[in-house]
Amino acid sequence: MIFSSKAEYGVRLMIELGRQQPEHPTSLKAIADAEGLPLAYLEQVVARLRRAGLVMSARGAHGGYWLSRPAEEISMDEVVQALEGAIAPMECFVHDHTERVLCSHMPDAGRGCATKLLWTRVQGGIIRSLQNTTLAELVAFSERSEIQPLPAEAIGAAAPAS
Amino acid sequence: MIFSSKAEYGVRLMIELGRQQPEHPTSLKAIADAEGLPLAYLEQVVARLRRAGLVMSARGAHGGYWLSRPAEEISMDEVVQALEGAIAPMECFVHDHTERVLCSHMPDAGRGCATKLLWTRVQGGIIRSLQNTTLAELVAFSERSEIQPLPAEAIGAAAPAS
DNA sequence: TTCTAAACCGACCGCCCTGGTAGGATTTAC
DNA sequence: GTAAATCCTACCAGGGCGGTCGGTTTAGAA
Repeated sequence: MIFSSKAEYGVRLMIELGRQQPEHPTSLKAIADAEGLPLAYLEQVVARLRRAGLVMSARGAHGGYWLSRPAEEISMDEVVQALEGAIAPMECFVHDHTERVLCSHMPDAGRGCATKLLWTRVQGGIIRSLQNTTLAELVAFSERSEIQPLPAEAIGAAAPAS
Repeated sequence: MIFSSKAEYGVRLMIELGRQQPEHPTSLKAIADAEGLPLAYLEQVVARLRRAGLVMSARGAHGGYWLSRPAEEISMDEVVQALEGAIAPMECFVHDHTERVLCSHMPDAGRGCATKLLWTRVQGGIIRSLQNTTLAELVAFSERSEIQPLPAEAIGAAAPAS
């Protein structure tokens, strides 16, 4: 349970928007119905995406949301970051934005913090796998897998563990 | 805040044990004092490491804990997994252990779940960065950085993002 | 043989965050 | 002017997390 459901819902929302032709706004209600998600909660989720400039919106009747850029140019790094805030494997990463790798738990000691070395690597692993995936890829995957149950080798690109 | 503090405390505990010569048991109290961590809570943390077979223990006076294997042979993958449970970027990963990539949120639909493709890649990124780090590395890092404030290039090995 | 230091065990508990709801205000097409 | 939609803020219940407490058992030492 590393990421919250905001990330799950938000990514699904982005995929759904990626499947529509742009400039034709899609209402939240349509997405909520299609994905079986609570509308009122989706409002909060999409607000983060809007504030991050990933989607645009039109108010009033027949209003809705659409991607502000083509899906090929949207890396999932941006999406997840907008939804979850900074990608941090450990609490001390959220503050302490110096590039010096010091453990925030003992800031006075001047000792390098060995755990932070580990978490920095993990953070790198997460961010890289997110950066290497575009929204367009996920959209294509969702459309492909509607026809056939599953390609199953399509997971690659980041070489699954073990 | 992806990992809980159990991971932080447990990793620090393992590093501390790695700095001692083996077969000489170290008491939890010594570690708690050295790291400034609550002893009673550390007990719960170390219990997980013991159940996972990563540390061994001796009861009674002058008892304590030690690594069950040399630090070079302990990958941080095992350590974090013992402390945190399965490494799962999303809730649906915890159950649903089939190798088929189906979205557990709509198990009947038979559609491949595009979000799961993303989370699988993220999971791979995390696990790989953990597997590529040994406890011995962290021990060496912690001993080196006791002398000098920081090497700062030593973070590499998993090529930090951007 | 009693004292003491340690590992072990299980129950408990407050706080905060997550996921979600409620109710409204505002905008716009028809 | 009415309906459909975005937008905004406050609120709330539940659960997990970090932590405490009290006690039992084991084993070395005086």
